[in-house]
Amino acid sequence: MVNTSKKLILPRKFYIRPVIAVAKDLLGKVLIKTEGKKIFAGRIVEVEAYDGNIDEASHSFKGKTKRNEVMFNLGGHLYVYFTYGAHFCSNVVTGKEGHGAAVLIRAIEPIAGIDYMIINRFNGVLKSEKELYNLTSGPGKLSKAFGLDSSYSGMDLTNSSVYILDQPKLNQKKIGISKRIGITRSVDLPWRFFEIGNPYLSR
DNA sequence: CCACGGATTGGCT
DNA sequence: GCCAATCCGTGGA
Repeated sequence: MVNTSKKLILPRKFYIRPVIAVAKDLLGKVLIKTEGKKIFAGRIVEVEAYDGNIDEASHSFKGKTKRNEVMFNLGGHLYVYFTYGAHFCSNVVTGKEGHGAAVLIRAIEPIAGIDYMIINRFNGVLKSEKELYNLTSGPGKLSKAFGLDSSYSGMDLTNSSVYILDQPKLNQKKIGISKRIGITRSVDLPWRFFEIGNPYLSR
């Protein structure tokens, strides 16, 4: 069972830092969502950083619009957006209010609520054990598994039913770094971070 | 008003 | 490995 003691919830100051530092430090932390009696939990194992001030791939690069306004909130808020006509992607806003930076959560290792995740993703039926590794191994997949959609965008991760638990810092040798996936601008920035060898990575 | 394209996924060749 | 699906915010006419 997951320890959900309040004192383990990451505090505001964790998020009010440069987006690259927050992205790396989120690896190994545990994302939690409660929904009535249901609890969803998983270790964050893959992330990407986006910073509208210098990064043309960021939604916030061209300034605030109705779609991306949550990305300009104070660090520690959840930014969920809809894309490709079908998928939601979940991000953690970082920095001071008005900055426009966030960390995209790209993959999670399920810890608790796996049966609920299977319901959300596959209507309750796992075709094979291998499908466990397909539950949360992508930004759209984990958002679906956790039941995160645009109604959650703007929530405060320090004071709501969605939050992140502190965990010991990952050994830096276990952190892999690469270019980001699926973008067409600022493609060479090495802003994707992941836990080397984890079987739940998106690729 | 309308055309464009996306921080993806899954099914088919 | 390739490509269609599918919505809606955004920007130009």
